[in-house]
Amino acid sequence: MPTAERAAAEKSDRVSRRQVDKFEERRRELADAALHTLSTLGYARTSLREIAQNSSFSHGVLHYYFRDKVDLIMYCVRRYKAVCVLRYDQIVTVARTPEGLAQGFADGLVGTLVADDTMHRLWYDLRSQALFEESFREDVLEIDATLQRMIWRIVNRYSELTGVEALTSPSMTYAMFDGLFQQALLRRFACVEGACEQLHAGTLQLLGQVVPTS
Amino acid sequence: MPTAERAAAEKSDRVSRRQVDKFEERRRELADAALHTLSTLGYARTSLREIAQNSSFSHGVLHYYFRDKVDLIMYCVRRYKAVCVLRYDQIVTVARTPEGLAQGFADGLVGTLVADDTMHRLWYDLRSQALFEESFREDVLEIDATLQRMIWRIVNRYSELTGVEALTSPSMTYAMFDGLFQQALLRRFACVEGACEQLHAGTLQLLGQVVPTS
DNA sequence: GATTTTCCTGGACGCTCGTCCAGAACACGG
DNA sequence: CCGTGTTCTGGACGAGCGTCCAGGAAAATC
Repeated sequence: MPTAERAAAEKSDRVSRRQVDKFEERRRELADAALHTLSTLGYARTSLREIAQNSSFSHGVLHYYFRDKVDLIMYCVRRYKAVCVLRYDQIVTVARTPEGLAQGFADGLVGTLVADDTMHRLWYDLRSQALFEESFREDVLEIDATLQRMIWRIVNRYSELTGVEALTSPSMTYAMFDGLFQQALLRRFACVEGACEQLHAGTLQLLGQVVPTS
Repeated sequence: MPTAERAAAEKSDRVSRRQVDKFEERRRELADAALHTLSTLGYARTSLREIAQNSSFSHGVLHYYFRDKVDLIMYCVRRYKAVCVLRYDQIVTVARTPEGLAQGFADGLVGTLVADDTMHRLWYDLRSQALFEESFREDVLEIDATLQRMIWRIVNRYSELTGVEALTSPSMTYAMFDGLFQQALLRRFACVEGACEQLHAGTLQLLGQVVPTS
């Protein structure tokens, strides 16, 4: 009894629960290997054999844990989201001054631009795929909404700390920051000088524009 | 003597010039068919056979006019740019008032969002590919620079008409508008209601934010 | 320790891909 | 209308793809 059906088959029994846990753990392990391959090759050039080769398993096992390629990729996308969410949350909580929050935010964006560059390009790749593949859309929209909420939490906190109301809606604010970040990522991979500095300065400027402190 | 080498082989002779013209014309014809297929299927799912099937030729002819697949795609990307450039130029020239320009700009963006949606998603797909494929980067960056110049021309004209200086740099301005547009495109394909209205309002708001008339 | 269940391997299948090429179809100056 | 160079066809090739599956290895159960 392979794939996801079996995960739902039995529930409360303790034995099968242990199995389900192991099953899920393997799925995560394989998905992480897949994410690694996807982030280095891109969606268009990633094959199941390549994914398996970058893991400690053979290519056959993928169909034991995932129904098909789409099932695997979807699981990867959802897992990518889980990684995303954890990233910015501490920025907003530690800052006690608006300047500290703004700097922390800008530093955080530049930090993840450098540290997670391949993951970010995978995200933009998958988001583009969602424009073509209907099956990706729901998850992509959900991740986008999550990112939007994260951005808004920061802007909102900045608004609180300064006592000035934000001028733009959450969705518009996210769109602008996302555009900024995407350009920075493109410049980073194109080895254009000053990509990080531009992102840092742009973030501060945009924040000051959305929440006009002057 | 096929492919591009032959185009450079002979020059001033009138007969061979006519041949070169015909050669280039065919390349454009095939590239347009390829662009059509690419914009409906996306980069990852487009094959040379599929491209040929959506044209009036057989799949073999593609290697008569293009060295290989990369050569074809590159030619398509460059051709896509030529289509892009022609689009916005009339907006800036006809407007005589800042309000007219802003409205024309917002209308223009919404118009192309609706009319050229598949082309735009192809653009974002190819730009994402450039994050992985080094060979795409140069052309993608050039197209991005062209788009940036177009946005800036409009903002600059708006600045002239209002007598107010723009607050942000050309690259940052472009990044923000691009982010806005991309979100609108995503929502459009996801059939989210109000995508056009949001883009329209967002454009006006962002323009008024970059060039603060109040 | 035997038996049953779970987990994993690696080869096979049918398909599509990019590429190549022999030769048919065509254009056209002589 | 022939001959020559250009343009185009469609089949062949090898490689790689996603998928499937028989069967071996490992683990769990009794």
